[in-house]
Amino acid sequence: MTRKILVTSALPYANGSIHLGHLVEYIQTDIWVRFQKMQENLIHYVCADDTHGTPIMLRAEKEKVTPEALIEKVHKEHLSDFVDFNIEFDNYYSTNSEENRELSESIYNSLKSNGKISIRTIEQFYDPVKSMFLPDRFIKGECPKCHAKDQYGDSCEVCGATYNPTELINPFSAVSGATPIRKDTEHFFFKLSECSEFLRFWTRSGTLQPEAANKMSEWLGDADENKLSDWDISRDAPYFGFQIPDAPGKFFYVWLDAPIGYMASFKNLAKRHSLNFDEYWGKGSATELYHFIGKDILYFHALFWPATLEFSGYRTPTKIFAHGFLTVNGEKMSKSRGTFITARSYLEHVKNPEYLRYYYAAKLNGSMEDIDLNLEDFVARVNSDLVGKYINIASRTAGFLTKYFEGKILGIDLNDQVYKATRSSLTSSGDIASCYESRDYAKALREIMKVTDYVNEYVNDMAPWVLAKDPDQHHSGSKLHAVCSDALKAFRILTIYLSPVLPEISRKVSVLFGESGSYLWSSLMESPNRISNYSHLITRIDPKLIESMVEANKESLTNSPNTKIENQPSVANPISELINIDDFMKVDLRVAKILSAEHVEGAEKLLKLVLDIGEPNTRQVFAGIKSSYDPESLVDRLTVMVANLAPRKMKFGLSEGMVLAASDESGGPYILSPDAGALPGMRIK
RNA sequence: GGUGAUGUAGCUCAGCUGGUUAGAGCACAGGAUUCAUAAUCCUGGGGUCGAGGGUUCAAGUCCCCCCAUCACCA
Repeated sequence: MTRKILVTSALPYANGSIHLGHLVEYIQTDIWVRFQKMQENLIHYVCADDTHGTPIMLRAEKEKVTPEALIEKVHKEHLSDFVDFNIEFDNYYSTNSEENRELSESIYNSLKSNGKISIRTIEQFYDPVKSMFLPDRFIKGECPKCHAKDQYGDSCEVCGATYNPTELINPFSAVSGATPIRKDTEHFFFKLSECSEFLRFWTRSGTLQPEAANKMSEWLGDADENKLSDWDISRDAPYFGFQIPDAPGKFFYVWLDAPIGYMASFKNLAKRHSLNFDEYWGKGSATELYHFIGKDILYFHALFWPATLEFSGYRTPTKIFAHGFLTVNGEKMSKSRGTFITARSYLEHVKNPEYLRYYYAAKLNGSMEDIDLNLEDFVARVNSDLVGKYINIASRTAGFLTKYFEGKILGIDLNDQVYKATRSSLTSSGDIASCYESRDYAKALREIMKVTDYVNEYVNDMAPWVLAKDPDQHHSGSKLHAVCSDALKAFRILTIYLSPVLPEISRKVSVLFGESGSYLWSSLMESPNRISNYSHLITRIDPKLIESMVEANKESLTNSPNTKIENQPSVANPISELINIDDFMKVDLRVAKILSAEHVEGAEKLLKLVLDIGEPNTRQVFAGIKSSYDPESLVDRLTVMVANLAPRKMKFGLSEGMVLAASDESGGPYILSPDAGALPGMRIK
């Protein structure tokens, strides 16, 4: 039976370029969608730019353009990145659309008439210079827990504490630098707390991966706990977004209208292709609805979103497919290391998007685990699997067919061992189709490569190049003819298996066999009868391309003053106020020798150091540097400590001072080292 | 601080409900081959399955604890 399926990928925010991390999701989704199309299911794949919110508004202002102009420009960029990576959306729309406005309003009105909206006065930070309320991320100040300076309003990057912006010490606006004032304002809330029972059921009804469901129950708590609080869905003007009906000066929070953007994008598609919107979104719909997302936005998709749909009279998603994050060379993507690579930069350097599609597919298994793009492994794997094994089958046999047999391929021989081997994967338990269906692409590709190895062995054993030396083999129907036909039929079958991952190569292969068009799964049952002149389909990746790509992404950080503006809201990071020399001399800095360093049981970030600062007694200091240093590597090193810091009692013991270390968002902490000649106890002044 | 996930050969990963001497691909070494834009085939070396305890006739696989990495805490 033909399934009717609607699939989405998360909406990228219109405030930055698509990078390799984003692409994990779009490639994962696209492979699944193409697989379903090959199964001849009716499937629609929609997405859109997520365009609303304060960051967009402020960036547009900075660039002296309207938000509409900004998001239009970004939409074009995003779409061309996707097209160039062979991501085949049926509709790539925008959340700033009429459809989305109408749907957002009507959903809000339904929630309201179902008694799920409340209005409360809350106190918020307000920037008196810019005359606007400030989101948490736009307020900075000193961490109330560890007193680190210049921390965001929601959490501290130094000690990891989370708090409310109202708790910050000496807060300032990241927009104007002004000291924010606290001001009352009315906000609209979605009464999520009343949805616990529904969500407890929904999240356990097979809609989520087991790991995700566990996480949700953590957030939901036990039935008697009622851990969910209401969701603040409004923002005050000025705000780029949709105004809330009958509430002048109040706008929908971007996260309310963003998922509705899925519906709006489909509605727009439905209009153009005469699809029935209600068949896909109406309550009790028999169609399937899947959202591919990153695990970071599970909260919105597994709690807010189904609750919003349920209580506004729509169907809820069939399943949410969450994936992990991308690391590059085992680490978080980093601009300074050049591993924060945009989609466009990859295309400019490596060019062929299918290498990346293949590599990601080889790593994706349908779980929420993070996946690693190891650049050396990427080159080795693609070159070996795709060029050395898969493409090699065609390039080593096609020549004989065109040279001696006018490209004619012999028909199916059911006794043919290769043919059986390649087809057996259709029905075996580790069946390739079911691997794709369950999003275990890694397993699918392992199976496919196993067959690929087998075919290469077969060619090797049959040695067509030896047969070709015998002129008796040059007539139609000879063993040479059969062997090469077998190998190429196998190559075609492998191509069909790989089609969801490598659509472009697949298309070229179909043209090669004179079948022009896209392969379907049912094409496996057909047999090609000729091949045209083979020209090499793909070449190996030159590792130099990867090097230059990484170099180029490093440069863009140091050379381009625009990088900062492009990738994050401009954030004031002022040097602290002036002090005089007396103020400075209050701090007694000493050279210290680390006598011992050890892990502290139960502490996540701390190391216990014993320091010699030239006094009869040693000092015990707990330092938050565990993330960067092995204790053994610190012993006998010289560093710098604040010797007159008041001792502080910690859970793990008394800390008698602090060692100095540097850090920011990009790395650290890095402890300081005095130059050669300094001795323990010397004062730093 | 809490919670969750992960930790298997140099690299990237498989190992189902515990059961023969722990697997694959790549990389490496030796050999074969020369059809293939140096690709392919055969053989081989290489792992105390993060550490330590425990349950069991039997543990990579279950339990405890520790370490490391990553993420989440709206």
